Amino acid sequence: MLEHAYIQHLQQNSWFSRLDKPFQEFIIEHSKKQSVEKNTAVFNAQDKFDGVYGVLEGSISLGYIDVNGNEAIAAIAEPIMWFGEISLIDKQPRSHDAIALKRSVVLQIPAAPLKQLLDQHPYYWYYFALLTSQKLRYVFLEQIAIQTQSITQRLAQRLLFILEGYGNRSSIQDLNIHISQDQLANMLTVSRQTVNQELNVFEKQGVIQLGFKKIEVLNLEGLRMLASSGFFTE
Amino acid sequence: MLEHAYIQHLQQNSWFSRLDKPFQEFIIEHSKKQSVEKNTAVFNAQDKFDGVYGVLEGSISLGYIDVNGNEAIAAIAEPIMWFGEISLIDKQPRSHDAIALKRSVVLQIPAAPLKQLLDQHPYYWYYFALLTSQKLRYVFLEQIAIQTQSITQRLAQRLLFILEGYGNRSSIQDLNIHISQDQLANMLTVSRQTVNQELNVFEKQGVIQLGFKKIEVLNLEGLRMLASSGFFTE
DNA sequence: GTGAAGTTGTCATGTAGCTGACAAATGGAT
DNA sequence: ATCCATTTGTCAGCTACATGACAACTTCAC
Repeated sequence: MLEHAYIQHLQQNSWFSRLDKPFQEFIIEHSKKQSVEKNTAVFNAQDKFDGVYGVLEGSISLGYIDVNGNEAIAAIAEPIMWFGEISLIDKQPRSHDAIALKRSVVLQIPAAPLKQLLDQHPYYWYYFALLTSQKLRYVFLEQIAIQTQSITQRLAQRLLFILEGYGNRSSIQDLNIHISQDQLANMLTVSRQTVNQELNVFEKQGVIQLGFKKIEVLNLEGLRMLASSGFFTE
Repeated sequence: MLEHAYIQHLQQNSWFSRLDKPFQEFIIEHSKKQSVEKNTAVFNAQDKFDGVYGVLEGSISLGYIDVNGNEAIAAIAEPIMWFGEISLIDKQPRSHDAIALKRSVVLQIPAAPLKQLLDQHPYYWYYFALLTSQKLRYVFLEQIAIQTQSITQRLAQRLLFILEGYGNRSSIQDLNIHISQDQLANMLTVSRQTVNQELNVFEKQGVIQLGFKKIEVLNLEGLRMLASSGFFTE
């Protein structure tokens, strides 16, 4: 059973809050809290499905490390985002690694009771369709951005996505982004140096304030301007 | 009601073939065949949901044309692929344009009867979860490829994806790809000239045969080699 | 409090791939 | 059979971005 504080936190997640009461209660009752040390995996690519996860604290990198050690980060999951549902649906092994970037706490909805629940309430599949379609939308946006936007725009947009939890958060509560420039660069498919340069420009424009592994957004509207046009004017 | 030839064609689609009989019959009975002229839209971004579509003939570009006229192509749907299900699930407007690249025939599962069916058989939501998760897997692969693979590898991989219909076709039947180098370049986020150069290398290696708006794959294994390692050796 | 590991800021250098341009080939329209 | 629009092949020049390198700073473990 989950602590009250976490339950409150969950309610702010747009997916969770849309679930019907019994499903919400099921999750609160059956899911297991897990601590994950930094740099350890929640699961690895090719693992078989063991449950759907939600991030309660910390951040989990969803990506892939190939044979040459090249790291590709598709997204970074933070509170409160859900991941790992693809393997539930298509019954195939994990498509990517889920690795904690720092000490984190995740919520696991274990495979067995979840499957049982879905057998009893087939309508609940709708919610998983909803979860994947939400992700697909973001991915489409990103694909289009890569093809048509400047790095400046994509960086600004990505910062906004992170603040919104990729559509998982019903509102932006916290203007601090805890992420290294290196990770950010990975997500945008550009070099760390390039991201650093762009971020410094943003900072000079007063849109953000840089810290150690931290970006504080000072001017949300300014960031939105940069995302849509690539330019910032007072 | 659909012609027998098309129904046979549908059966080769891995999603359709997995549907239970009543759902298959529902689609055959209720869906409407539509002809789409070249360069006309099946739907546009921001349109409201009017149905889920399958491609019977031709090819439909799933992408987006922004205000500056920049075109971004996320994928090209060919027989027999399904698209347009995201708006069904999340009830939001279309996330992208669907535009015929040539004279095409699409199958529309109209919104109203489909919604009614889903109300009666909530379990069928599972199938739409399956459809989106299938797409998410491919998108993840592509995201990772962009970050870690050379253009040579990504091009080879993309050709393979097209042959497989992005997981929609249970087997590769046809080794001809009908697409312009320009469209291919768009999908890979590189310039037409670069794609042209790479394709010519592939041709010299005897892996493909280039034609006018056509690529014929001569050596499937060779293409797989290029996709995984970036090199081709006899 | 100290050391080690990781992160940030900023160079200088190299190059992959973009842009623009144009001729030749192709196919569809009439 | 001819014309026009589109696609392909190829080149030269440029530049945005990657790479590598290193010093300064921050954090954390011990």
